Amino acid sequence: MNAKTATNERRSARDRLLDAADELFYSEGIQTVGIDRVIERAGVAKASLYDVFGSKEELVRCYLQRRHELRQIRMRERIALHEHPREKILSLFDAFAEYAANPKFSGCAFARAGAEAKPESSVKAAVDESRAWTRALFTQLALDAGAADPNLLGLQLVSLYDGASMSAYIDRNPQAAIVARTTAAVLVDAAVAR
Amino acid sequence: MNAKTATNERRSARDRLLDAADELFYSEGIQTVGIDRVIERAGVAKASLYDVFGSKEELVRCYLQRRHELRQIRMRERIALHEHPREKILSLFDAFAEYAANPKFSGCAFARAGAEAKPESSVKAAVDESRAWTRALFTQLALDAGAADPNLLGLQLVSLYDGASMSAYIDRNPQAAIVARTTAAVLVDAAVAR
DNA sequence: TATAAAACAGACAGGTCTGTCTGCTGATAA
DNA sequence: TTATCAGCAGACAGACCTGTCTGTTTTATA
Repeated sequence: MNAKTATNERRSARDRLLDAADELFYSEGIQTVGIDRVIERAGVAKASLYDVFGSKEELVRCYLQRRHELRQIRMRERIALHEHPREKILSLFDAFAEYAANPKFSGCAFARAGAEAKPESSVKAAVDESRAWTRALFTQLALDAGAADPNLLGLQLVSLYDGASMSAYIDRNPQAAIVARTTAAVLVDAAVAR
Repeated sequence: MNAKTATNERRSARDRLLDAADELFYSEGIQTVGIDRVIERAGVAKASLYDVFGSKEELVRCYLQRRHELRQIRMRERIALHEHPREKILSLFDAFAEYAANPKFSGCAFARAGAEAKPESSVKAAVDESRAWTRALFTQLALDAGAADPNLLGLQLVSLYDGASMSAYIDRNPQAAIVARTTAAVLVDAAVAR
């Protein structure tokens, strides 16, 4: 038997720190979770954290970057399942509804981080980058769908996404995501000249 | 001349504390602003703060409560200007667009506080109360407007409001509020059987 | 004017936070 | 075998936070 199986292999301090940061920062917020709790959950020495990341801010930035990359993959996979732009758009809301139904769902990591971050910080920059990517994706899909004003429809869809995310989290109302899907269909149909 | 004119009258410690809390908590967030900065801006002794409010949490709760009351007044005044439910609804989005154009606009105070607050705190309860009131208002207007499904339209309008608020703040995009107004019109018209 | 209430300044306690530092351990590779 | 290097434990510094306490001054009212 191999000494290191896939499941019990001891992963690098970096990976364990990112996993712990993801769980704690996402579920409880960045400001409220201290370094000590992250290293405790990761099972990593404090010195290792500062060797690898140099600061808490950089750890936060990397946590957001990894979330963003996973989100990009998730979204691209979803829209690849469909042929027509309208279906692609709605599939993103379906994916979101599934995601928001998870009991661990705690809203949009980027929206929450953006509300906590200082305007000039690298964390805020990471948030901006992710939001810009999402906005561009929706706008492109709106264009593909033949919307009369793709920029408008793109903004509308992003706002729907944001609003549903907030309601699902703060109001603990997972129905908000399903409502958003319904609303998206209305807006797409209204935006496409018929 | 009166020794105390309306402008230079020294207001109570309570009022000055609430003013300072409003400016600082709203613009910078609750967690990042310490008690010392609040009392410094208010020109009030720390002992006075704890005599009046007893804790930071209670100060935060009162700050949110006052915001909520002002918002209720603002919204009621707005919708009173119009006769038809459709116009009442859209006027709320007009008011929001004006509000979001203010350079000091920093998103929805309740959404931000809700993201920072712990689930069982009195602060979270204040947030929930305000959000429930807003949701009820939109749902009632949806009913008055003759929506086929007033609960659905109410949720849709609240989500629009939330989404626009988030985008206007995080993306520094005041246009989001105007987009929300346009979207609201589409949704109302789609929801009302014709 | 006398008295009570409100507000003042600011030191202090006790806790938490980020980040640094020292010295040790165990695995890998030359 | 020996050198290298990632990672370990945990004490420590220094800043900041909430909340308490003492004693003084101002203000309002009877």
